Amino acid sequence: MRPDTTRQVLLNAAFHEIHRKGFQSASLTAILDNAGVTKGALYHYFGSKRELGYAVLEEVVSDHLRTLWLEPLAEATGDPVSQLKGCLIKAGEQLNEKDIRLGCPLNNLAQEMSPIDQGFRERTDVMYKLWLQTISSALQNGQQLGKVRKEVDPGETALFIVATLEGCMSMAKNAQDKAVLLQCGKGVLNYLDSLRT
Amino acid sequence: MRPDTTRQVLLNAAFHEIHRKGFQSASLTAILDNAGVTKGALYHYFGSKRELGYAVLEEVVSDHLRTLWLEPLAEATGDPVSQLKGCLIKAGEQLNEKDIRLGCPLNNLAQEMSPIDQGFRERTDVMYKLWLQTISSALQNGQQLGKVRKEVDPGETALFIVATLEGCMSMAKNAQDKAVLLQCGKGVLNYLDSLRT
DNA sequence: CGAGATACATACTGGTCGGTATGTTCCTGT
DNA sequence: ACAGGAACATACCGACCAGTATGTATCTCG
Repeated sequence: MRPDTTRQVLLNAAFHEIHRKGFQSASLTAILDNAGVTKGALYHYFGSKRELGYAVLEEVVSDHLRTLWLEPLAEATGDPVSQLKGCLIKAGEQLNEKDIRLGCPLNNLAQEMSPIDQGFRERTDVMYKLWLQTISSALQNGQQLGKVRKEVDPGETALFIVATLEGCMSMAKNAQDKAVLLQCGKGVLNYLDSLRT
Repeated sequence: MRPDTTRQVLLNAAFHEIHRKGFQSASLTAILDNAGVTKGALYHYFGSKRELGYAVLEEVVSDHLRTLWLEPLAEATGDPVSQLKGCLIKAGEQLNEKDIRLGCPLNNLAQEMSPIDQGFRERTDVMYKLWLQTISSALQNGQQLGKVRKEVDPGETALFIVATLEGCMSMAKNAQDKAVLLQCGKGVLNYLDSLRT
């Protein structure tokens, strides 16, 4: 097997195991079994379980964030509300029942680890700040182009939007019901429309 | 020590340990040390770690929910928006920095355990449904009394409110910053006002 | 062609975990 | 007074865990 392939296989297996069980309860043995490699390989590429977790955040999870939210919002169409609604709908469509039961990988890790591990907290914090910053900039841009109401505080609104998104995912995860996600998502869509001029 | 006292001490110690570490990573030994009793006492009152966790949810966490949200909303003042804002402000005031770092106990347990343990899921689900139902009824009552806009769908709105609340707590927990909670809470307060006639 | 480095595999270790078996004290009902 | 159960305490168990030490095959470079 090619070296970087093994590393990637390990990262993917780790991502799924962590997504299912959480970081602390994720079993290295289970990750190894799923990846089809042995402990020697793992500790060849990662110094510890924690470093593996950091790498999952920095490489796998941040990729998801980028493709789902950051890149679509970076296109300067000038209508951030439509862009945000598009992201939301697309994200909702591609989530199956299992994904909903497992919840948002970023939120899961942030909730579990931020109070007990500074390294995780710094990394999730960077990602959230990027997310917020991207939405905030898009809203600001929309204001300059007259698409978004001037009274809207971009930073505050971005925070509220991300909070509601994570909240919707949480409620749907606990209810284990996609209908809850859709109903809650409707609330977000209405709120987004209220930002329009 | 009185029998029911020991049980209560165990429940409190378990609640705090679970709040800090999550259920799966909560150490029975740590709980025992904090409670000042031994393993014999614990297994005299609870059949397993899991049953202890269930009891924490049903007795400790549900008490918090009741006193903070359910009972204040049950008073039929006829103005649910003011009631909700009052609950939110009161809840925000009594949270110190440590509470914010640890997050909402109900949400923590729901997020961690609902995908991997049906018993936890059922119990958190009951509590969320109670919460949603109480808010929904209050909104409906407010509509009949002309305090809340008729177009508001009580159930959908209750879901959106709870989602945003949990989302705000999540964002503040990850940021480890009460300012984030307050800023996010402002967004919720604005939204609540938008429900008024 | 050899030497070191890379890329793993296997076997093992100390520690922690939830859970149990057994012992002891005290209290209560008869 | 004494029998039985409630309310613990102590000691121990097997399972699993992250991490390590060591071995080995392949590949690269001089």
